[in-house]
Amino acid sequence: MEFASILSNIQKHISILEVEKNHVCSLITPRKLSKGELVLEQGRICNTINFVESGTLRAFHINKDGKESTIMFAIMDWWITDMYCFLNQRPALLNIEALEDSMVLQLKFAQLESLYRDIPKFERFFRILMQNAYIREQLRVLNNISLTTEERYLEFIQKYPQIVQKVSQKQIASYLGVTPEFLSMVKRKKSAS
Amino acid sequence: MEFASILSNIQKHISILEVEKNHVCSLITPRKLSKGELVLEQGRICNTINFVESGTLRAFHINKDGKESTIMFAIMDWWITDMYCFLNQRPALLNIEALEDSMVLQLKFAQLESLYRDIPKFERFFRILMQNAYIREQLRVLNNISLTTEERYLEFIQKYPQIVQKVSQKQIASYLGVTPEFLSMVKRKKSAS
DNA sequence: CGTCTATTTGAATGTACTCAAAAGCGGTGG
DNA sequence: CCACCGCTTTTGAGTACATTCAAATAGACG
Repeated sequence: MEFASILSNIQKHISILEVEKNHVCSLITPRKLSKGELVLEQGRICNTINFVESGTLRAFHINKDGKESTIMFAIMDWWITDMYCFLNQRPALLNIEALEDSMVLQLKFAQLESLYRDIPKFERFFRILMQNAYIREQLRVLNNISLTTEERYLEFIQKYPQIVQKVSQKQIASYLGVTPEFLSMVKRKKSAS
Repeated sequence: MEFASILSNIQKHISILEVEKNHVCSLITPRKLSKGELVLEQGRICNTINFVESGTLRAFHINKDGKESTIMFAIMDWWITDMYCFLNQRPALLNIEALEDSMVLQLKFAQLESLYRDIPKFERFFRILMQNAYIREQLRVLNNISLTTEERYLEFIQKYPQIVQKVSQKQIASYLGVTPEFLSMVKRKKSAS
């Protein structure tokens, strides 16, 4: 079946009929991304929510001094967008780039709304998705304000081993909120101990 | 009407019939809290999600060294719980305390599930609630990893002026992830400049 | 009034950043 | 296949940010 990956993701939380599968698939636009390509660029309207069929993506913000902060990584079977700007159809705060050749399945805002209207149980699906995302971010906040850099680094590589393989040290540093130089030093001290 | 505050909160996002209002109200348990009282204690199963009718609450974690980290504050018209432990019915990571005499309206986990089953549009309501919570936490992560302590403090007092009035400096420091001594110094420097 | 906690202040220490330079690594073109 | 380029990673010195500990002051509350 076409778009089997996203249907299987959906069926982790709700059960859907054959006719509903077809309906969902009819709304999806697949998009191939080359390494380094941006799906979303800071300042542009965020039109789509993206399901990662294959590859690796990174969402990050660049501040006025040019400093990058990584908000999230997404690999196979994850959803990624600039949620605030997607839902409010505002200029994006985030860039989203492909870290390697990737394939995403896109839903436009209006299509998601029509999906809620036509198949109400998708409210449930996205409720669960948002719930998990909230819990994840809240735990990350707790880590940020209560753990040392070394502890946060260790937790990151233990929690997301598949991501660690795909991204640079520099990007992990910008996810943890430290400089690459400092992360390098933390790792040296750790291996010395 | 009884529980008018929570009905009005719900009607910010979905419209509900009179009969549905009655149904919701029948599921609610109001609970009066005295200043200092805990609604939830770390290690106990988190049974309820709490809507704040009046007063101020704080959710915080205490680590093995006894250090407190504040996850969130909640005032009138906010929802608060340890979401992960509530949804999974696990021992709580968080304490939730009343910072002043407060009144909360509680929903038990099984009651929320029955609500989803009986009135599916509550899936939509909580989808929107979770969505907003996710966006808020993600923005807080971005602030944590990209801004200075002074910038985060200024943003906090500007974003949540009603909360600032109710909570101590020490609690704000534990929300920002710095020591009270350091926050005090930041404020002094700021007023000097 | 006295007690308890929060807040402020300061000194000493540790954590993290900046800047600069060297070393490592991957990709590209000749 | 090798040489070169650009970027990442490492290393180090100097500086700034943040913590710890201790003590003084100020506020809140019974």
